[in-house]
Formats: sequence, structure tokens, C-alpha cells
Amino acid sequence: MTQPKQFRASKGTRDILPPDSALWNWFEQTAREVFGTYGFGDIRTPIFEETQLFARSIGTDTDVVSKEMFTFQDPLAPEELVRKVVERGFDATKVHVAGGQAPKAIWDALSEFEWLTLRPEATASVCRAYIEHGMHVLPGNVKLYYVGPMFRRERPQKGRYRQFYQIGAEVLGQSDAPAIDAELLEMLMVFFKRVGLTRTTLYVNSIGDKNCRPQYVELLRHELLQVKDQLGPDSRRRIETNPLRVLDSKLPHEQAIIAKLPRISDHLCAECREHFARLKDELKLRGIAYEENWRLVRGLDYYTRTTFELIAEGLGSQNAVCGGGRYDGLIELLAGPPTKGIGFAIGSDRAILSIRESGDLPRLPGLDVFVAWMGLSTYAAAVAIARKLRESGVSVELPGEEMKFKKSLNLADKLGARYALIIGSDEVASGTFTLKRLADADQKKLSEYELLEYLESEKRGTRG
RNA sequence: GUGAGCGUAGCUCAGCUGGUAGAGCAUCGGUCUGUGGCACCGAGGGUCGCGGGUUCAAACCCCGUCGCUCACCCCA
Repeated sequence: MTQPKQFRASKGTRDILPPDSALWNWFEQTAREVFGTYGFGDIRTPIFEETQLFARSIGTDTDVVSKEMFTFQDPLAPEELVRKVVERGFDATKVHVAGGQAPKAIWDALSEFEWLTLRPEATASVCRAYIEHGMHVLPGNVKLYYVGPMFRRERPQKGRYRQFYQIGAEVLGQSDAPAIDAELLEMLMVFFKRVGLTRTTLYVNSIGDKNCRPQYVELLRHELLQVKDQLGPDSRRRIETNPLRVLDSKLPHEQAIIAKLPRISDHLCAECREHFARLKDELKLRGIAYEENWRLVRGLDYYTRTTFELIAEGLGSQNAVCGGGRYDGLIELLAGPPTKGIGFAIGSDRAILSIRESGDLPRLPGLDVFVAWMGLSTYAAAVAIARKLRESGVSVELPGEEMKFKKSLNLADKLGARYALIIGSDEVASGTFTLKRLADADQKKLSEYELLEYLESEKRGTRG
């Protein structure tokens, strides 16, 4: 007789339970409110997309695409398979429909449609949706935000999960005015202030565009080759794969070497230099504190010009709570019309972790009233008043079976109720209710009208 | 993918040089049939992650394995 197996959440995933989930809801709701005031609208895109969408936008050589994606094969039904095979000009008779099997060459040819991936980020999806729905014809800039889970197959550690949550915003349209970048950063900082995350540092940089960056990368590679034997194995490898990332190295003994490397700010083309300078003016205009970080490069291929990152305290070595930048060529790369774009993604797990560490938690609404009824003769009155209180927005716990009075007050206390509503035979006889404030034991007799009136005004007075 | 640390009750942990399991908190009940937080009494809850080995005897020693955590890589 073996015990049935117990299940646990998969590696890198976790449950968010009450009361933690209330903190999460508050965090995400605050983002919705702030972003709304800047004219952003909510976009909900699928959790999975064709693998090719991510491969093409993020870049085949990035870590995210090359080793971190959850990818699976869409099990095509035989008739779907035949249809797709015929559409693509293959001989349908070569498909063994009965077994759902097809020759490898045909599978390979179909792979563009057949492979699906759990989204590792959402910018690609937003861009796909922008193109798919012809949003370039919408008036003004298209401003969208999203809230939801992302998936990357990594080894979990503090502030890093396989299913993690992001809040992101994107601005798409014809303009790449630095004011757009600055306003996006302003919105970001306003949000972080609203949720009490003030001890953060905003780093900004410009990594050039397709005109000037390739030349700089070559120069950097050339310089790195001169000092190759002084670098560690990781940095050596990056000389070939992505020289920019060497700048990001944290190895102590490499710092002196990195400090002498050529900086992109000295090698930007005139347009990029102008764009970056005006961005910094705009940030000053808006009173946004930032630090210029010439070593700030981003890991995804689509970034151009403006890049930024927000670092918070109280985290482990994964201390970036937000990252983003401009991606002016991405829409075209995805076969869309010429379009400029910029966006960011906030790591909610990390942001909430940091808020927790700072100890500055918001007071979130809990249970308002516990109904302590005594004896079956009072039950009907208890049920009726519970319903009325709930209708007016008060949260109420009503025991479904009789319990000792002491025990019900005890339970009210343990559940964290603000009030106990006492209903005994006296109250029923006089048509009143006894409301007891549990924090200080203060209690008063009220009519139904007075009770509703009192609790509703209490509710309005309570922030949150 | 690489490295390190840790797996004993729901949670936090104790358990000596091997002698077949404990505390606090939590839960439930009682003291206590109209006033909670406190106190006291009691109860339930563990094949000590799993498998193998050594031994008269393993939570403890050895090997393997799985899981968790942190770090590297990289990113939010």
C-alpha cells in the first residue's frame, strides 16, 4: 500500500497566498492607476506565442532565446497537418495521417508554425499585436501597459523565478522625441514613489543605433583583444559573442581594465548624441534624478539609443527592479511599418521583495466585521444584517453554526476583524445591534440605520 | 549548465562521542452558556526528503538520489 504522491509547485514557481496576495494586488493596481493618468491602456496578450516571434525580436544569440525559453510542440491534428503540408507545397501522400507522423523534412518545414513558447517577456507580443491590428493608424502615440507572468527556464535564486511577474509599458508611434523617453521615466519614478520604493537609483545610457553602434562594437572588440590575456574566461568569450557585455563584468580585477576601454558616448553619431543630450535636458526639466552609466548595456538585441535600469535595495545580487530602453527597428524587423518604440519592464517579484525589506508596507483592508450571534433565535437577524452590510461594501464574516460566545469573540480577534457585531436575545428584542471595536473594547448599541451609517463612513475614512 | 550550503511536526528549530524523536509557535478541545487578546490543563500531528550500505542498533556515519536556498552565468 503506497501513499499517493503529493504534488509541489514546480521549480522556480510559487503560490502567492493571502495576505501576500493583497500586497500584490495593491502593487499592480497602483501601477494601473498611475499608468492610466499618463494615458496608457491595458493590453492583454497571449501567454504563449510562436517561437519565432521571440527568436527574431530578442535575438537568436541571446541567453534568453538560446537557453532559457519554455518551448513545446503544438500537437497538430492529422487534418491540420495535411492542410498545412499542402499549403506549403509538399506532397500530402507522404504524411502518415493515421499515426500522426510525418517525415522529418516536412516537420522541419512546418516548424515555424508548429513550435510555441511561453513568453519570456512581453515587448515582442505587444509589437506583434500592434502590427496585427494595424495600430499605426491610431491617432497619436500608442501607449500600452501590461501586467502578468513571464517564463524563463533558469536556476532560481533570490529575486529570480522561472515564472515571474512583470509590469511593463510601451510607447509606439512615429516619433522618437526624447520627451517620450523622459515622460516614460517620469511615470516610472512616480509609480515607484507611490509604492514607497524611494531608495532606488536610475541609471541611463545611450548605446547608439544601427549607424554608430556596429563601428563602436568593432573598436571595442579590437581594444579588448589587446588586453585579452588579462581577462577572465567569461569576458574572453564575450569578445566574440557580445563585446558590449564585457563592460558589465563584475569581476574586481577586470574593473581597472574596463575603465580604460573606449566609451560609447565618445563614439555616438551626431543624431544619437543629440538625442541623448536632449533626453538628459528633459530629465532635468522634470526633476528626475539619474546617473549616467556608460557601462549600462542591455541583454536583448532589439535595444537602440536610450537604455535604462533601476536598481533597488534589499535584494540579493539580482537587484535590477526595472529595465528598458528604445527599440526603434523592432517593428520593422517583425514586418511592420516604420515605427519608433520605447518601453520598460518592472520585475514585480523583486520590487515587492524590496518594498518588504524596507518595512514600509501599506495598511491594506482586511475583515471589517465578525458577526457574533448567540443562540438560534438570533440567527435570522444575523443573516439579514450580514447581507445588508455586505451590500454596502463592508466585509463580513458570519459563522454558519452556533458557537460559544467567548469562542466567537476569540475567533473574531484571530481573524483580525476590526469590529465584532454582537447579536443576542436582548438585541433581537430591542431591534438593535451591539458593535464592539476590538482594538480598544469600546462598544455601543446602534439601530440598523445607525450601524450601516457608521460602518460606511468608517469605510470611506479608511485609506486604501 | 557550474559551484556552495541546507533537508527533523503546518511554521521556526533542538536532538551530545550512534542507543529506535523533543520544544516553542500554530491548530483543536477544556477551565469559560453575554464579552476577545492572557493564563493553566489536555489532544491531534513526524516511515527524521527518498534509496542503499556499515552496525547488535542510524535522525546522527558512508554512498547515491531528489528537493530547497544562495551564488556564478544572464536578466526583471
